Amino acid sequence: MSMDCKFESALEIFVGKWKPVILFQLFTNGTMRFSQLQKAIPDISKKMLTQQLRELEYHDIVNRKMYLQVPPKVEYTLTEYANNLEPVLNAMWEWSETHLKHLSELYGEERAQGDRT
Amino acid sequence: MSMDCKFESALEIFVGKWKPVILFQLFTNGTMRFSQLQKAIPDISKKMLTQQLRELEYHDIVNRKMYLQVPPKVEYTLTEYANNLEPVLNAMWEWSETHLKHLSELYGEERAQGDRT
DNA sequence: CGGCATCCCAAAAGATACTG
DNA sequence: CAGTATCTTTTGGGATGCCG
Repeated sequence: MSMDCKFESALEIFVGKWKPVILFQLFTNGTMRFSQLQKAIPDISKKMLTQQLRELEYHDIVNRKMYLQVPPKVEYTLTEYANNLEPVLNAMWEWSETHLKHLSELYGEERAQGDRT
Repeated sequence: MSMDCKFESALEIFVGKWKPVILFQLFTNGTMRFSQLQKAIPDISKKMLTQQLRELEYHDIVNRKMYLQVPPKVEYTLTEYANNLEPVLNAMWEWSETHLKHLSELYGEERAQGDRT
């Protein structure tokens, strides 16, 4: 097993289109309900959100707490193990800020905000 | 455009199955030829490697230098702008180390090295 | 050597409808 | 509210062959 493979398989746990965004939300807001996450991430479908949360849960990154009541209520929190991911998420956040400025410089400030076309 | 969307679109530039691994290689080794990258990342196909490199090039993360000679020689390097990604890659690397230890603790040291089954 | 073009299959993900 | 189930579409990515 090569070094890259280990690196890659460790990344699989949280990279992808949605996981960083979900994790970022949970890091920022702490405990969140399913519907809260949906609102916070409008472009994700219910199916995807469920699926991604299940995978994160499987890998001991998020905790799922279900209240047996009507209507149902499910809360998601980060596990203690997820704290190890905080530096990555922070670095990603910094990068996204930097990248946005980069785009502004390339295409002009006003475009970067309105984002037409 | 929501905050998440900006975050997400910034991530799109380098997350995915292969980009972090490619970037990690370039950060570690500096300038690399196409065939060097192929050797370093055995599981990637020529097609994928080309494709991922083109996308990284498009986003000003890697630089492609082509020598007009026979046989051809193409060298890839990171751009200056790519330095902004270094903290992310480092954090990812740290995480992968941490995660590997985590697995060792769960399943035992010897298994984590030999990795049978 | 470092690609690109084409074909093809499998996996991912969207849409919609239904449920405890 | 927080999901499943099903179906369909889109995408990812492997295999092969050709080319400058």
